[in-house]
Amino acid sequence: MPLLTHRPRGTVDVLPREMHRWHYVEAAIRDVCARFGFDEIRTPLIEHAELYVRTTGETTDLLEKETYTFEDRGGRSLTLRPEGTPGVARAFLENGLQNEPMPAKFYYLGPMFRYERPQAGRYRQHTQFGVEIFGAPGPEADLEVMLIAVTFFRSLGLSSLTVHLNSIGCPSCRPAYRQTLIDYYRAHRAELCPDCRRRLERNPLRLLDCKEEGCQPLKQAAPSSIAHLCPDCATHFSRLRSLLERFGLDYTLDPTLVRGLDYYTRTIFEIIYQGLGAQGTVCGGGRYDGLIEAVGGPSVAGVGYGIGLERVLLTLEKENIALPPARGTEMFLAVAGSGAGGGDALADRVQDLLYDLRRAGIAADTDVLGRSLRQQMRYADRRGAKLVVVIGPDELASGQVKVKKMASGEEVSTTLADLAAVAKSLLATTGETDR
RNA sequence: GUGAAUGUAGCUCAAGGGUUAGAGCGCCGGACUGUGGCUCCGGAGGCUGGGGGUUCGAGACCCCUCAUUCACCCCA
Repeated sequence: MPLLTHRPRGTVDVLPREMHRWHYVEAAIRDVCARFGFDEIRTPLIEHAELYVRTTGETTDLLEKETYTFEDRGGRSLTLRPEGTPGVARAFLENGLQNEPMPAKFYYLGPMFRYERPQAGRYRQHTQFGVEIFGAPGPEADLEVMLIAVTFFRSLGLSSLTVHLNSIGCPSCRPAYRQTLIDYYRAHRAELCPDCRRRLERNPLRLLDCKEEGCQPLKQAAPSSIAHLCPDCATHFSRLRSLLERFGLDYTLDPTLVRGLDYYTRTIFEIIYQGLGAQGTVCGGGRYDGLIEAVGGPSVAGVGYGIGLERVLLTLEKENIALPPARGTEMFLAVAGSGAGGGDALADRVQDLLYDLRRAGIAADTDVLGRSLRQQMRYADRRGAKLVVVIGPDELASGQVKVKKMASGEEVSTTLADLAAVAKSLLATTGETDR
């Protein structure tokens, strides 16, 4: 449909009236990251397609069918970033950040692009908040990453989230486990769903999160990766678990939890909200100790997560969590008698006053359409103005004005000279929830 | 990529195959140019998602297409 007036599939317009929700969540992110010692990093929305092939993995669904990849005018194959981690890893190496004090702790915030069928909580352009720690191989880093996510959710008032945890081992123990899994499933090949039969050779770990009814009994009895960890991985995992318990961080051990990206090692986790329907994963992450090497760098450990902000906003809605309202108009200057005796002198004076208020730090506005006082009051009300002051020939002459508190209708007398100061003190005492 | 449901005004929805497609809310204006919320009155706003077909006649029925929503797959 060649409609000029339609946005591309799977994208959203964030309208002015809902923007304060985004700003609030973004402020919460910056605050929690500062407290945990993470610095923001901004990487391009486009990267060389090869970067994702080398990191995310060529045989993952994400790369096989979900990326926006195109050739630019110079013949380069570029990909619109489908996730944040590879770009951060690339920037880390390219800028020599491994020479700065370790560990390196970053966060990022911005749009990701995946060509998928949109549905509840799933978009072709969505916004992710992610963190990465490079150069910290111990389980304390895993803890820190999980803790910052949970702290972020709690700061928004979200508590009904469940943390799912698993460990999928490392290059020294995973191949053997993988083979054990293949052997197990091969013996039951006939009972598997067609999807699983296809995935068996290619990516056997994926069979563990099959949702097909018939595969459930097999899945329950399947050998778990946790039982096949090498000593190092097992120690890492048990230490992490005791740390989590020490912090009272509830989690569910989920041996069927696997991730769709190739670079994960050892710890993987998801944070899930039940009320979102099928797309309930609000945060997904884990450890990726081989990632930096995959990009061509030295061996540097990594751990992090991505949080889908659209899903977080959706969760806040479902949980009926009220966010502070937008700042809005704080003081509206209504012009009286402009048609009659006012003239340019009045208009000029109103403009002066308006700019004075704005310079004083007050969100002030006035009427520029020459409307009746009644219309101006109505407009101020609709715009949510907290205070209104009427300025006309009388006020100019006497220097006396009345500031009206819109929520209560109460009026406070003052002088034109003190207007900004009085407005400020009134705003300070006017509760946010008055309206 | 697969399956299902739904597309009518900015939003939520009416209109049993039959005049000029309506209502509520919202928007703009008037009653009301020195005070908002209430009330009354008026106005703007529609290629009924798009294309084809059936019919004397289609918003409605059929086909295609596009979009939205939900689910699968996968993920945040």
